[in-house]
Amino acid sequence: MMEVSIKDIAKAAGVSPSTVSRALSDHPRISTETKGRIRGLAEEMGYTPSLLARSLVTRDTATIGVVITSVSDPFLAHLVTSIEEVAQEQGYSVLMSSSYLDPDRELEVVGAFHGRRTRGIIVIGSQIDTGYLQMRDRFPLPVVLTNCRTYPYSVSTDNPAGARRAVEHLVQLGHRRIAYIANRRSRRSNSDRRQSYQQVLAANGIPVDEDLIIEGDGTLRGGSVAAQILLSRSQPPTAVFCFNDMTAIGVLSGLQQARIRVPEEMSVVGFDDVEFATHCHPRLTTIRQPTNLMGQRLIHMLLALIQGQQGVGPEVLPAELVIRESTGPPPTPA
Amino acid sequence: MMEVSIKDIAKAAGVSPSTVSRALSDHPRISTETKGRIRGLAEEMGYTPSLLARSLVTRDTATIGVVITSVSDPFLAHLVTSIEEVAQEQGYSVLMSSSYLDPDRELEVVGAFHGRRTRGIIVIGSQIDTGYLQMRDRFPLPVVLTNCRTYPYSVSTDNPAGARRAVEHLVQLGHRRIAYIANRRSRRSNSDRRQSYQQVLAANGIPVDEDLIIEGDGTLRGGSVAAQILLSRSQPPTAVFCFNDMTAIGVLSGLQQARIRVPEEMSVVGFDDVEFATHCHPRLTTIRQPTNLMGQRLIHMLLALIQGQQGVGPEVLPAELVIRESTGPPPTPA
DNA sequence: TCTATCTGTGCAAACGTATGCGCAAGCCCC
DNA sequence: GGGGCTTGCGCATACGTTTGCACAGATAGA
Repeated sequence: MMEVSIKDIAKAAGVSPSTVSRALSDHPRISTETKGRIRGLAEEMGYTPSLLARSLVTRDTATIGVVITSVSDPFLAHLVTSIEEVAQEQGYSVLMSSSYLDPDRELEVVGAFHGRRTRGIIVIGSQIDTGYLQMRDRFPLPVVLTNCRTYPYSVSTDNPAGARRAVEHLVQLGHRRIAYIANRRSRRSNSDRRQSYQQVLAANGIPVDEDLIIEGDGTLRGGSVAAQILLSRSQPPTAVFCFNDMTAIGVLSGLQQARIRVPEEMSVVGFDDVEFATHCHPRLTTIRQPTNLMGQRLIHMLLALIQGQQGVGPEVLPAELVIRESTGPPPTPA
Repeated sequence: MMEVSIKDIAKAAGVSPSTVSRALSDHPRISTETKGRIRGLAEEMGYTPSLLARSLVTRDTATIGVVITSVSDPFLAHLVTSIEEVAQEQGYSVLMSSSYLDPDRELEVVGAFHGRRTRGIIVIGSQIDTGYLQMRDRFPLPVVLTNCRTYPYSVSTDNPAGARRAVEHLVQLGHRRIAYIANRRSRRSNSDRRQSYQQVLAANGIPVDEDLIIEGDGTLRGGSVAAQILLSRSQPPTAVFCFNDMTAIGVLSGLQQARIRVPEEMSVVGFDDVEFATHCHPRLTTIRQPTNLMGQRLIHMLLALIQGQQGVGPEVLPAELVIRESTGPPPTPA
């Protein structure tokens, strides 16, 4: 079970360790004959170079870290997938770890990445946010965030515009009692979306009813209970705008159990456009985030920072309304 | 942007590097005064120990690797969550990477983990399977698999029993034309489930109709198109057993689009019991895998192997039928 | 007072790799 | 045949830690 090192190969080949090192990295000053012999030996002996040792001396791990809140939201899962793809293309490995929306755990993970000397870090759904600015000396490596406009290295979806479109869509359909199910665990995105929600209502002369704003948690279950709460209101809404698709699908299931028909009796719109949105019933009207693009921009921004490029700044990606079957005109009062 | 090392602290404190190292690791032979001073300095200078260097000398990275096929299946996402939890408890970090069901990519990832000198590896949904036995010299570290009975270190759900229960449930409801939507990408689990499917049919005197076995891919979309194919058969089934919940939910959506009512016209049963199964419409009858338990057994098995414990062998976990709303008696022929 | 133990620290080697430099042998060209 | 260039390789050092051992001073026991 002992790992075979470059020295073992050197001994077996009757050459010095440096020759082995150079042979394996295709150094021009090693004869093709020696290279062949050493490579054969390496293969045969089952040699796998220690990235630990290598990184130590080259001072480059060729690795980036990705902190994800929880892998159980398909939107986030999709996001890391697209990050991984580009990173690999560019010769970087990706370390991935979950923060479970816990700021302490987030710091732990970032610290662990730093300890492993990743070249940079992407934090998805950070609970620390601009806090990273204060910790520049503690974490002397580039950190890129999602959806944090006040942080210099961030790529966001245009949450205000997206949310605006969602609520305007409902207003145009004729709804006037529109609920919002928030996500208390997501700070930035949530407040952006919520603010747009209130602005659109105001712009259309609709008073904001605090009874129609529910603090959810971005999960299926959370959406389901939020739906029940809304239905128990003395004056239930006719439409609900949800923080994300998970919440919206939860709402759909809550309404289903209460035998409320969608969209005839209640309209529902989500946010993200995850794959489930087209496979639930009814198919979900939602705001599409350009997930792939977002992943690409994130990793490219990080790589630019790693390479010390100047002029790197925040980016905002467009959000698009996708109308499916979960929205329609409000019921005509009987 | 230069990382501060133990030597920098030593210089600042006027002591030797070894003293700093010992002070930080709370060595008993360092005076409390010195310890305090050095720790203060370390904090102040923003010191983060290099795990690279540390692991190199201690010959222990305290890290395990998890290879996941794709993070976009909620069942798998849940699984890694429970693995991470135990691993952290036991003082191990987790490196996570995706294989995307590509055997070459899987080998790459495992190789990368080995290069990073993880102490062991868990492969979820391996495409290599028993191939790891042949590669013992190439990867001289413990590898634990899911759902591979022919591999000595594996924890599986009782797929045969689970699938049997699913199909028996349908038979008992009166179905005789029962389809199976397979997963060509999952080898072991799939063949187990498929075999049980055929056995139960045979045991009940129902001929196996190859027209009713569809090669799916374990995704929502795959399930949806499989449903369409089944509906286009000259004699469509009255019930369908799906490889997993994702497929089943895809089927639900495919049927929905074709205006086939579930369970009145068609029964559907899944496998896994992911959270979505209780939030789709109708709520999904499925076979529950003890996901948390599975994660725990996986990581415990790996840790046992790492510690060189003897007598570690394969484990099989129970699978349970959960009856919800997507199954019912077949339609009475009009 | 002399030895024996304890306390606090430093020296040096090691982990596995990469690489600048030096050196010897061979080659080419004039 | 001599100077320079090329080829092929080894020596030594470095990366940032940990740790066995040595050592000096203090303390204790007789």
